[in-house]
Amino acid sequence: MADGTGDPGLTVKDRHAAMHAALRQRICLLDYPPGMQLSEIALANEFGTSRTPMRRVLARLEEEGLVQSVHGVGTIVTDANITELEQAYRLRVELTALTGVLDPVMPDALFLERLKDLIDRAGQMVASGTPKSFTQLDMDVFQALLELTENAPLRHVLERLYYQTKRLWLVRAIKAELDLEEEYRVFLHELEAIHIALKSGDLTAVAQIQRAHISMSFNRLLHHRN
Amino acid sequence: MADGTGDPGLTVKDRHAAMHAALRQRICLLDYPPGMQLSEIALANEFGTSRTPMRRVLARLEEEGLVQSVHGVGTIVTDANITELEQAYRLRVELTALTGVLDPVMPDALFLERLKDLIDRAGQMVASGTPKSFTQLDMDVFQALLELTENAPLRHVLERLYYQTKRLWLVRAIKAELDLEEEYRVFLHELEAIHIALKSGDLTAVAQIQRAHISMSFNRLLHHRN
DNA sequence: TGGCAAATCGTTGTGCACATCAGGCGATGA
DNA sequence: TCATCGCCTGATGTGCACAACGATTTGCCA
Repeated sequence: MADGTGDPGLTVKDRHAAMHAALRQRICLLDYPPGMQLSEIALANEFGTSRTPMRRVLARLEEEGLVQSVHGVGTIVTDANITELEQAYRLRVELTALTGVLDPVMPDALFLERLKDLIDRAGQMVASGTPKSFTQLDMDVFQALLELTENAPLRHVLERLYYQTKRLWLVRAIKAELDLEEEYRVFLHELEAIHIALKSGDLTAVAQIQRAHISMSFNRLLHHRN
Repeated sequence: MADGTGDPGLTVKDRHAAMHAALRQRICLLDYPPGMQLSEIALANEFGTSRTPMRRVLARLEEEGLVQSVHGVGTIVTDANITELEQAYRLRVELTALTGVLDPVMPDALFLERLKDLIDRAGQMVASGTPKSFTQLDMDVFQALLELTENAPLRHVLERLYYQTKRLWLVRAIKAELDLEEEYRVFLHELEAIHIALKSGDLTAVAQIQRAHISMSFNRLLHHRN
């Protein structure tokens, strides 16, 4: 109860999706750090339901590789180590490029407005940003740019890969193993480049810019492992 | 009971995976045709378990787009119409090409033996093959060729897309809307080409051959819609 | 005889009690 | 003192009874 998921005519699948999104958010923002044990009963109580629906949500998170349930032990948030996620990261790089090829959709003026707001937020981030607030902004940008393709399966897979790999950056950033100021500046520059490409209507260029930055971000993660 | 999933030290997840694979097989071989209503209780009884584990399996099948559960109505096998699956098919085409780029793995001699057996089966198929037996062979070939990449996320996504889109061909073939003999010959020719490319050690070529044939197969499906 | 409303039936969704399992803790004996 | 066995605790997995829901049927009334 008191979880914000009250029922204004919402169907059951919407409530499941809300719980899933909430838990995914907490895991990827490290509110639930790797290795933390989740309690089905506690989560069920928090969301005002019982174990049965909560177990369904946790099973989905397990399919997505964010938690792992072991009989008799518990449900543990998975570790985010770069060696196991390297394959997912490289696949994500290639799939991002495909957004400019498979069913790209030209955005409307409203979209450009939203992107402009996100760029403003990124500008403020350079001045005063925490790793967590930056990740939150990155998630919002990702969700927005995902609308540039209408290919539903592609969007589904990209979303899955994004949330699988995103924790890598945040873990490193919190441990101060990254040059945060440079990360912020590079991200701002990426958004500006995407904005320019969008105004020129070149969706392939938008996809390639994203691809390049995801690849470079991964390389920075690799090289900083001391 | 009497389902073949007896427990020789198998863990619980293995039994879930076995039930999932069995139902997926039945759906994709049209033993459970589109529109058919599945009974949770009947399936649970058949597999010697209760509704709770069966519902977990069905929920996963729903995530994969093979069934759809509606509260108060039932669990129905989804329709396999080409317009909704076109996006998935085109994504599958592109991802197949990636198997030659992301973590390709050179097969051993045993693999070539297995492939040779599959080619023999394909040869017999040309003489006396039913659409269903051909689909079964195609599944075996797919699973074998999937071993040519070690990228686990890529394999996972490809498997999902394969089983999402495979029913399209079988539906058309059963309705005799395809030139079956040509389909068999083309498939045999594809396997021979893959075999040649494998012997030369060119995994990129193997991926491109697959990509080309998947694309051509999709075009044949498109053009035959009268 | 036609139409509408209420009851009925079958299905999926939920809650709860119990089974099963893994790990830790302590008693016990060599 | 240490090793070992067994209990105990808390977790996930399972089975069952009931609630919620939608489609169909039935029966009543105009």
